[in-house]
Order: sequence, then structure tokens, then C-alpha cells
Amino acid sequence: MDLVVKHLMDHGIRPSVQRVAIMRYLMEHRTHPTVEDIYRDLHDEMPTLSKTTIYNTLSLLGEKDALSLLTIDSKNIHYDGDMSPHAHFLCRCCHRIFDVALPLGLDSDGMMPVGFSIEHSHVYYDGVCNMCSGKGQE
Amino acid sequence: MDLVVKHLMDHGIRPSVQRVAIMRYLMEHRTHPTVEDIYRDLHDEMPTLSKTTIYNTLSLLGEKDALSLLTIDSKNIHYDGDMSPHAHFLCRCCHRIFDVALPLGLDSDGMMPVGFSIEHSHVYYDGVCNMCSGKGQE
DNA sequence: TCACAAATTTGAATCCATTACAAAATTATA
DNA sequence: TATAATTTTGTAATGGATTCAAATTTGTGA
Repeated sequence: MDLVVKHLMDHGIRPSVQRVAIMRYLMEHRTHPTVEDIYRDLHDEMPTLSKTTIYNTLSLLGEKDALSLLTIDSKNIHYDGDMSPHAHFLCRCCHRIFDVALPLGLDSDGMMPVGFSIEHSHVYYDGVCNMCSGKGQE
Repeated sequence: MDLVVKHLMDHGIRPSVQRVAIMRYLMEHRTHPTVEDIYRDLHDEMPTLSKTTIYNTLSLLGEKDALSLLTIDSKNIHYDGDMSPHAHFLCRCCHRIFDVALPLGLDSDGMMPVGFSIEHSHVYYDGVCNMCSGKGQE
């Protein structure tokens, strides 16, 4: 079975054409897109796709933990289809968001006060990326 | 000299009446307020204070690293006048934001790819707080 | 103290991401 | 095939954030 369809069904989501297209986009593009990005890029292959559907779908996928919301950028919500543990870096020059390794020792169960239960955790950095600093490879 | 005035001047910000009032509010209220919160609460003592001034001031304070922007909540930007290192926890029930200890081992300089420089880092959790879970003290 | 320049504040208008909503289309069920 | 349930769609509305120019306040020098 298609990996994207399986991913949706594993999270209790009925795999409509639109939902599969949006989830596939997220899984194949590791760019942490916004709603606008998704709409623009999917418009060619699905001219009738509406923004409301994208909002609805991303909201549903988020509730079911099939994707993760990145609030790293105060201007727009970004979405990430990769649920494996990793941190994010936002470049203040080019505004791209990069995946970076999680710092070690982040298992912080012991640090939380009694009665607090963590459902999701996010580690965000901002600064300047290797391309904007001119110090990166290439 | 007043601590708030000193804080502003230490960050190269001229301490106008409005700026001092807003910075003082942030330093005295550890509630991570939004623009709306600040406006509502300062309105009594400063009826002429405009929202634009609050936006301008928070933007200036942010640029000068005199406060920190919390993007933990996708609905609104929250502001924090406490620049000491700590993490944040957003309760999905009551939507309050709590200060929590930073996990150990978060010094992640070694983890970043060559050419990436970190200017700010944030650790965000969400889940259920002690009051909403009914398992807290009191 | 006064006049002028610079900085700051203000409110109205605007922008734009997100949400609400109800009709239309699609899919599931009997 | 008929009916119900689900999903999609476009339009309208919402509301946080920004723009902008006028008004006010503050700083500077004579």
C-alpha cells in the first residue's frame, strides 16, 4: 500500500484524494511549508484544491498527530511531515527553516513539576545559516 | 536608578514614559502576555496609550534583545521580559504558559553544522498543566 | 526661555493569515 | 438506486499586525 495512504490510515484519517496529496507533499518536501506554499505548489496538479481544504486537512492531521506544527516563525505557521525527533533552525536572513540534530540529554521528564504532562516538545533556534554567513560548504 | 529604566538604557533604548510602562509591565507580570493583555491592563493607568505604540515598543525591545518573543502559541505572540535561560510549557486546556527549567545538556554548539550561528534558542513543551490535570499541589 | 529639529506617539486605514459557514460535490451504506 | 454521512469548496467575516501621516513630545542650541 502507498506509504502516504498507510500513514493517514495509521492515524485514523480517511485517505481522500486531497488529504493524500497534501500529506504526500509534506512527506516529499522537507521545506517546512506554509499553507501558502502548499497551495501554490499543488495548484498545478489540482487546480480545484481550495485553501480551506488545506486548512481543514492540516488541522485534522495535526489533531491526529500525523504532522507537526512549527511555530518557530511569528509570521506564519509552518508544517512538518517528519515526526522523527529533531530540532529546527530558522535563518533570520533567508527565512529558511533547517532540520538540525536534537541536543543530547533532552529527555527532561525529571525536570517537570508534579502534575505536568508533556505531549509535544520543540527545540527552536534562530540565527544565520551557512549560506547567508558565507561560511558553509559550497 | 529605576531598574526598568536601567534595563532599557542598558539595551540602548531611550526610556520614554510608554516604553518604561510596557517594560515594567513585562518585568512585573510573569504571565507571558500578548499585545492585547498589555493593552487591556495598562489602559486604566494610561488611557491614551495606543496599540500601535505597544507594537512599536515590543518590536524595538525585541530587536535590542531586551525581551524575548514566545512563538509557542500559534494563535498569538507572547512576550517575556525575563531573559534568564528557561523553557516554556503551554497548557492545551487553560492556555497558560508556564516557566519551567531548561533540560540539562542543552548546550548544543557541537551539534550545529559548520557555518550556522545560533542567536537565540527556545525550548517549548505543550501538554496539560497540574491544575488542569487535577494532580497538582493545592 | 524660546525656536527649531528630531524622536516618539497616536489613530485610522489597510493588509493578510485564518476561521466560519453553508452550499455543492463526493463517498459510504442499505 | 436512494439516502445519509462525509468531504470539499468559495465567499464572507474575523482579528492580529502593519502602514502611514499627522499630532505630540522631547532634545538641542542660541
